[in-house]
Amino acid sequence: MTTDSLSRQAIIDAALAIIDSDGVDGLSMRRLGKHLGVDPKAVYYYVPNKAALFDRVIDALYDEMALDQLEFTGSWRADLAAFATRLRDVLRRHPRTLMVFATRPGAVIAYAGGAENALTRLQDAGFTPRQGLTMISCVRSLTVGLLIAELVEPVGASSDSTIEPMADYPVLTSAISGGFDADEQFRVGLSALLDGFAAAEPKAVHH
Amino acid sequence: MTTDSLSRQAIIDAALAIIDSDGVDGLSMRRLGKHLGVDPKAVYYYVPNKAALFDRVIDALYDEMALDQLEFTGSWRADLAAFATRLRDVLRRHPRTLMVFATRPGAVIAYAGGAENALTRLQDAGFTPRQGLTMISCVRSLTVGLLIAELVEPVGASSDSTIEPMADYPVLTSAISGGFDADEQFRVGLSALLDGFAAAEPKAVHH
DNA sequence: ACCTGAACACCGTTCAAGT
DNA sequence: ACCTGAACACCGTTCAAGT
Repeated sequence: MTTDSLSRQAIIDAALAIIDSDGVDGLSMRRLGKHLGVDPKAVYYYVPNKAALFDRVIDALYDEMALDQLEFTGSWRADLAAFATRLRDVLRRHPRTLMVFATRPGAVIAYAGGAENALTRLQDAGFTPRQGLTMISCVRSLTVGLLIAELVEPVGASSDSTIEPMADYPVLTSAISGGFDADEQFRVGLSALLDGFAAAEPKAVHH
Repeated sequence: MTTDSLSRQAIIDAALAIIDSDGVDGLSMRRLGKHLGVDPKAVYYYVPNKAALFDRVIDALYDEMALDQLEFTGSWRADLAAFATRLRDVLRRHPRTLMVFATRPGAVIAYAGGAENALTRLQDAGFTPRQGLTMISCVRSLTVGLLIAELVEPVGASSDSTIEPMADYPVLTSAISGGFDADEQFRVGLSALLDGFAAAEPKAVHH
């Protein structure tokens, strides 16, 4: 509950911990202060406002992903899959940060190191930087989009979710029966997307 | 500002209008009441709480999409593209609802009518209901994911977005120069995804 | 049936002041 | 340099009461 002395890092760690356990809405400056054993306003000495605090939490997630340390194989296809998987694994460890993460605008900037590597890799394979960016952007969007569908709690937790009569929808019912397998959807969807990009693959510039 | 008499529909319309103009965070029960020329708590007579209000707003968006009225062509590929485009067009008309929309869990249920049609269509093409659901889910996730990257404002509007030194990232810089074309990314990404699914297309059961 | 008053338990943030 | 007190302008929601 209490820490010896306040520090920027301790604040960010506490914020992430609170989001992990109580969700984004569970993080208030006041609860954060209590968690740190300090007056809520003490935080403002280290961080200008709540938005900036969110930014720092997301930075911590990117650090955990270590996208700039992805090892490249001989295949850009495998490399993009590794990128998506790394992204997905970290976000699955912090499911409740997902909406903050997804809506961070600096997203592209924040993993600039990783993106640069990946783009270079795709350029070597003959794609233009613009094509490469589209590919990365789509891989990221598919991954994040599927994660949101899988594990986010709604922006104002839903209420009257009376599951409607599914009797009118036999095919849908049959599709859902047997469970909604998020891992399978990710695997299949990512494969399809990469297959599609591969079909448009130009001659390699060198290799 | 003021309406003759309060009604459930007037409340939902006002809520959507406020979100459209001021964002999700701009919608408070108190501001909603002011907008309707009524005590904020009057709303509680028509809607149990704010979460339910969000649910009704999203229902309104699904109505606007009219997914169950999509006309089917001879090609499941074209049909899925039409689905994605319809989804995207409506969300681009209401960009600030996006996060609420994306995180609505009943998503699958809410467009059950459209989903049933699409799944039947894919089943005719030889895909199992489970495969069909994966395809729809991926198309939706890619579409929503790209939209989020394109036009959402962050969950606590970002602050210190000092664009970092991009000098270290020449390929990334070159990829971004010439503009970040969201329409192109959507077109290319969706094509790739559908191409990938098509590559796995089984023999048609009939046709 | 439809709306309001009073009240409760919360928010983020500023700014001057304390140590 | 680091933290707090007082204060401001907000929240969602309940519940009894008014018409």
